[in-house]
Amino acid sequence: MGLGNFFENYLKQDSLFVDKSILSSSYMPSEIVYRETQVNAVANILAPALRLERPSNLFVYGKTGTGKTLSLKYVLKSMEEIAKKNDIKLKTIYLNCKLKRVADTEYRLIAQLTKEFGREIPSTGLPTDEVYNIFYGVLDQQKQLVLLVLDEIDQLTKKIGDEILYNLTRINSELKQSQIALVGISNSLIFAESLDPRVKSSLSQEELVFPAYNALQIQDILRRRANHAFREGSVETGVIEKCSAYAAREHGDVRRAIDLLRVAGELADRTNAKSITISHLDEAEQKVESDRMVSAITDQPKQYQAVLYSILLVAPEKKHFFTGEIYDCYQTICKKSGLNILTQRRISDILAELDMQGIIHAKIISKGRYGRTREITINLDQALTLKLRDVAEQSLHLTDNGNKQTI
DNA sequence: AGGTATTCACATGAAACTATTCTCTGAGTTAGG
DNA sequence: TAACTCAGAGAATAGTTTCATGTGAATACCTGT
Repeated sequence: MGLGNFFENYLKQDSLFVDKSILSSSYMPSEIVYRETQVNAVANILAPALRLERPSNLFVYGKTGTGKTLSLKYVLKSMEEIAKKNDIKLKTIYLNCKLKRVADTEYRLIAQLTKEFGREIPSTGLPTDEVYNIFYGVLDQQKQLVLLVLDEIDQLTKKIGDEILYNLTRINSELKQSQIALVGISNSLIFAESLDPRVKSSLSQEELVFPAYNALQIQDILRRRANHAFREGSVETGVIEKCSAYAAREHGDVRRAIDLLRVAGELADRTNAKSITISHLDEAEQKVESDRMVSAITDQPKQYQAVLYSILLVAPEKKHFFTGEIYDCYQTICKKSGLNILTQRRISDILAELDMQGIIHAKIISKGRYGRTREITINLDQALTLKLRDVAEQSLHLTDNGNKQTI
């Protein structure tokens, strides 16, 4: 009665999925629908690169899940293929600036870029301008054209300012043989406004906005993917419709819709169902929502978790509560878990940030004679609250062991 | 009754402090010539 | 000898505290009727 049997069964069991990777976020479809105009525009702008002429720098905006990254990667891929076939010295680099420890400081970004050209740079020990010099060196070794795509560029400038972008846009004048063109991708529509005007004008020589998909488009995209990902007839009618309606409501984010569909499929699979039903979808929606909250909590720093935990403790008792109550609760929690207690001033800021992140709702009200404070609410059902409380508890008690501070 | 003053319970700002992370320099090490 | 590596010093940064000031309306306190 070993595990062998279980695995045997597992293998024999026919899954609803034919190819699950089609529903993963890194999947590259063979054609991109509803983004033809954008893809063409990008291709048009970047095409001169194939003649080794420097294309204009490009700036791409659009909310999450509107196909920016996918379209850009698609264009890059086909350009690379052409370049390879015709022996054109074209180098494309795609970098996601959000990746921690890879491209989130100036030094690391340049080091990473240099690495793309096959030259390692020590992770520390060199002055930044030295790193720049090395980078210029490898870049200029041969005549080539470089397309540099910086995804989530807003994250980069948020962290380290726009100086680095200024440097990058100026690289061309330093180079003798090579040329470099920049493509910036940003989720935030107002991002460019916050840039230094010089950077802005040189970076956004061309701009392109990716609008959100509407419900019908999401539906079609989902259907195309589902057709290839699942066995025929394993998705009941109405599921795709509901799934896309849900995503359209949440600002047209296709990625979320695809995720949702995949989770629904997994749930159906697990219960050996013959097809995916609406109820699987509902269940998936709950699970996704719950997972989102769970990771929202676990991704927070410890102090934030402590604050959230206090909120979760107080939450079931009343509909809304105030900063002071949370702070009292927070203090006892800190004592229990060995965390050092931050001042109320800081907690006030933390609460404001949690509000920004959409994890809690807080609005400032005046209770007249009885002061002025944040009125905090969270709308979670009982089960989820308890679960989240558990999660936070786990996460906080872990600090108990590993915490070196003694009080 | 109507008007103004007070007061609460924090919010919000600015400056100062601190611990951590980055950047840089120079010494030491290695490898190639 | 040039190139590389590394440790440690100093600079930059993020997170936090301290001090100071601001806020909106319920309530307390007047004031003249």
